[in-house]
Amino acid sequence: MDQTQRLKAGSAHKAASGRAADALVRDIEARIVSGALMDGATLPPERDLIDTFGVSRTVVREAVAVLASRGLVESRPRYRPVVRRPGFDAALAAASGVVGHLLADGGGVRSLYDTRIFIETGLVRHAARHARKPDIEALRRALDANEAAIPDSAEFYATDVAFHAVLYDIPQNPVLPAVHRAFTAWLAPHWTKMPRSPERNRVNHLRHADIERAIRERDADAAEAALTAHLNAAWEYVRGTFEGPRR
Amino acid sequence: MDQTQRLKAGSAHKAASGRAADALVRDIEARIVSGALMDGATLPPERDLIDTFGVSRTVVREAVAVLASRGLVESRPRYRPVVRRPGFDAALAAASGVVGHLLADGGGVRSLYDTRIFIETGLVRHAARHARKPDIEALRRALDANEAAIPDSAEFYATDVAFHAVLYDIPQNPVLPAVHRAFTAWLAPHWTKMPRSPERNRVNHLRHADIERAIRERDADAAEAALTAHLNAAWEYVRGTFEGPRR
DNA sequence: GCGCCACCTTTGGTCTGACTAAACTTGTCC
DNA sequence: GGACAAGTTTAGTCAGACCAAAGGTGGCGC
Repeated sequence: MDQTQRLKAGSAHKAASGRAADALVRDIEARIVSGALMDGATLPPERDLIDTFGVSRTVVREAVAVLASRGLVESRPRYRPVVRRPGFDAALAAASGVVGHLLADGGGVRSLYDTRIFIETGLVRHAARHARKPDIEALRRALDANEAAIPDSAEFYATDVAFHAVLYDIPQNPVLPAVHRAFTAWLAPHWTKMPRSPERNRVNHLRHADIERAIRERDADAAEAALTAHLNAAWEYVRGTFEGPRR
Repeated sequence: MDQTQRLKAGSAHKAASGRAADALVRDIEARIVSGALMDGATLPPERDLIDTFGVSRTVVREAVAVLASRGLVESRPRYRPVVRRPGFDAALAAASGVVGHLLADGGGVRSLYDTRIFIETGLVRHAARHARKPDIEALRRALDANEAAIPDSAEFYATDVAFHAVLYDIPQNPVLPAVHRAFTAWLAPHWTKMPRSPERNRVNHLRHADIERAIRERDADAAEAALTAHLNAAWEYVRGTFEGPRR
């Protein structure tokens, strides 16, 4: 029994948390996941939400702000918020604000980079044992694209990412590609600051080729060794992007 | 001393995104990570923030709501928000709202569970090769506690989680324990709905013992085999927690 | 003197109404 | 038919108000 009930059209709000905005968030959340608000559609105008849910504009705006910070809607400053159906990407995007701070010091970067090595180690082992023919072909294509891009460092970076992305796709688990995108997004600032050159690119391409060959030959240990050698070598370059100005 | 100087800070905010609340979020965020607002401290009252930052209450409330949804502050309905220094846990907590929806269907659970298997596979391999003596002792202690708890299913669950937690600790990467906590939090609803019995517990303990032995004997392949057998068997029980009412 | 309860103050949650500026829509003119 | 101008929405923000719950304070009874 609540004191001042929201007697309006609002359905099952108030009870849960005592905070109307939270209830609204849950309500809109539900409409998004249920498909009532479809991906890509714009949210109704704030004034409409006001009388749809029977709450004040304050509450509506608070709710929308929270939804935006959770990645369920995308809200550019003066435009209508756009609904984004949540995926594992949205989940990781929600985390990225905090991660940004953790990356402020080298320790955070190292932890994240180690995590990436850890995961990709598992990925190449998995690939060596379970990759099917189309996977290996995709890997081959990515490798060729990588080779072709050696002279162009910007292009090389893109094909580099794409090559690793193939590894994340092989297990056919939607969480993993999302993790990869999160990694690249988080580490990109360091990656782009890294010195690059066709020679470096050539070395990296050769490492990729080692990985591809080991996977093709179904040699999990060799694949793991090639991968760790590749990423550990790359770390030396990543480290330079924040240790220089710091030490 | 800066009632009138507020203009300067105001313009600094405005420049970034056009939205005052976003700027406020960044500002408070910075104060938290810099330590100006210490972990566990309460946020100043909203009215104080109003004239500290020279914005209206609307903006302040919106900012606090966003901070709360990001896990930087903890805000219970009628209490003062409490500052929480962000860690990798906070990052994953921020994601959990979205993850909740992804777990609504079995596919999401399966994806997450597969991810867990994938990671723990890597963990036991890592442990078999790199665990130091104290790690192995910790694993042993966790295993003993697990055995002692066989008669008590609730206690067994706790020791089960603790056993796996040791695996996540061994690489000494702060990201991994956070991931483990996230996994257990997300999968707990299913886990607790699972039928449990001393017989089941005994089987699980034996699997844990297999894992521990393989790690102690530095046999990565055996450790991986024991782990996958353990988790795949457990999956059959997890599946029952949502396939029953669904099919 | 000590603990408990009523009272007052503070503060979070919400609402109303208003204003501005940017986006969207419409209509007009060349 | 397309570019430009005026009108209409609407997000962003502010100010002021009210309520109810949390927290502190003093007096009362024991």
